[in-house]
Amino acid sequence: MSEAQVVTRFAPSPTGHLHVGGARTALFNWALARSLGGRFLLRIEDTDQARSSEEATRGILEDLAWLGIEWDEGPTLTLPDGRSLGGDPRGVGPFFQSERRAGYDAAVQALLDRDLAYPAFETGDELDALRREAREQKRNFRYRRPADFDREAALARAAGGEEHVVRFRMPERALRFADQILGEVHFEEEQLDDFVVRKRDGFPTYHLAVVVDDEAMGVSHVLRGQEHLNNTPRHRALQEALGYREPVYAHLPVIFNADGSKMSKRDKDKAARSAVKEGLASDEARLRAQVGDAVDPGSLERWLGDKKSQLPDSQLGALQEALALDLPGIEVEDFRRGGYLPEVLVNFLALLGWSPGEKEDDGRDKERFEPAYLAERFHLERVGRGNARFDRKKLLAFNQETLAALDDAHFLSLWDAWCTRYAPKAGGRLGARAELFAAAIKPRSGTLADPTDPAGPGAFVFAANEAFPFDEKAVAKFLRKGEPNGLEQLAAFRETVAGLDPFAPDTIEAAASAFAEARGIGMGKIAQPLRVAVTGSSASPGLGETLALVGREAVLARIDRCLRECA
RNA sequence: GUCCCCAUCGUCUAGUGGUCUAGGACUCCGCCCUUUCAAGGCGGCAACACGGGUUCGAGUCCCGUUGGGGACGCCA
Repeated sequence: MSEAQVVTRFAPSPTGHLHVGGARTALFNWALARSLGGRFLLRIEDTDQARSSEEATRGILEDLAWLGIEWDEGPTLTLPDGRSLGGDPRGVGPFFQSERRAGYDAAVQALLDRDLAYPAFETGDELDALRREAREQKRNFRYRRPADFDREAALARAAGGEEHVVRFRMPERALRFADQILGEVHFEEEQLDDFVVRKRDGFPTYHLAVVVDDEAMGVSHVLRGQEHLNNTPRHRALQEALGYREPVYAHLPVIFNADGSKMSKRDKDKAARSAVKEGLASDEARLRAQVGDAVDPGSLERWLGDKKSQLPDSQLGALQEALALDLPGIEVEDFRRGGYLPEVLVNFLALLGWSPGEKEDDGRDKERFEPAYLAERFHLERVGRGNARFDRKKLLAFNQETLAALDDAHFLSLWDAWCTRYAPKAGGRLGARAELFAAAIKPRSGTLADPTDPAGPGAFVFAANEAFPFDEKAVAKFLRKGEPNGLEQLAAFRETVAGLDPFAPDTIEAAASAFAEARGIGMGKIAQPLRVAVTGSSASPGLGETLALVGREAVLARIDRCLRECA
């Protein structure tokens, strides 16, 4: 491998689904590597034994692959199309930190040998007490090796098997580094302390592992969230102590919710919790039944009682499903389930902190682009410094626009795939009407979930003839008002419907138009009553499409029902 | 509290000392089209946080204030 090779990495900890913030970090790392002709690698930071899980790892890999953020090196994943991602062509793996213990131990030993690190024996409780005390005295708690520290004795205690952590001796001087996005960043010596590099359980801390791995894997550019900015001096000091190369650093602004709060999975718990409480208050028995075994009663109580607690992903998901909750999208999977297209999410995420700085031919800013464009044009110089809010409305607008531009067949196949995964009961009921459905519903859909949404533009197609509700206002306005009123027009048009052949959009339109002309009425006088009778509301796709989608028999049944119930 | 970072329409942003009476997108509002809705077309509302400098000239440079965010773990 050449020294000049550009290598970027995304290094998530497998503690849950991929968050959109993490997805953006991964995306920018990927784009940076692609634009510079480098390699993008994926590493799993699973040094936290208590919180990491294999399930979460798999979920993250799948989320990334779905977005099209493909890694050149890292854990392997076989795609639906048979291709395989990851692998270890340069021989720098393994890519799970839990499997790289030897390297960390060697680094820690090297530091220990040169008195650049030392064993420390305080327990977590003792440190907590010290921190509390410092806080009460309104001063900062900094761990520094005492002046009278007895190195030999400490080493001997550690060698004797006494439980301890290893702390790195932070240089007693100010540190600075050049950030590619923020510029020069400096930290005063008083801010820095002797941080832990090896935990009591023998695992390295994040700081040690990330530095050792980045060096071993030849990572040239570290692009990560701004929450890591304060960690950088630690990493720089460690690199100097270990004689490592210095990577290029760049820290990305944070992503927020529309209301300015930090985007967090807690938002979902919060929304779910208030929905459950509401349900409990209005009809407890019904809610309990709905929740069923999605969440066991004990956990549910605890979760309801503690505003800060979170339900495990699987339980929250089950709850969402059981109650048909509309939770705020936080994770990539939420948007996939919500019917967003991966390239649209990528486009939108890219705009959160990056902009092409280019105009379209009509003078508008370039902001709609494909992932390939990003891979080619991405530059660190064009990454912004301010935090960005996640505007779901704009994302939805992008998605709708993209869906509308799809040809009907393509839309249909994407919608089919979405149904297979998220709404198996809804798909496959259309048969020969599928193409007509796509043509009518596509331009009215913001997401792939809209066609099957009970309140969506396609709901009338799936409605049961005898069960859907009639909109009161529409009934009053279009069926009961006027002389003759809509009901009378409907009754008269019923004959036309019964005799129409073929029963297709254009013949229906023509028949309705002829009917209106023959009676000397406006098209609206027959179209609107028909809409209300057939869909329950006054808004639907074109009249011909609407009736054809419902089908002759159902249209007749619905007209009859309407005549009966709305008179 | 301490340290670090940030600051253009409600939101995402363009803007790198004069071409800025600040441009685009989303949202919102109006009009047109029209058998409804959606789409589309046209138009509108709306911002350089504040105060000092530097300069012939500041959205653009410097300082301060205010506001926002992040970090302060044997989490990552």
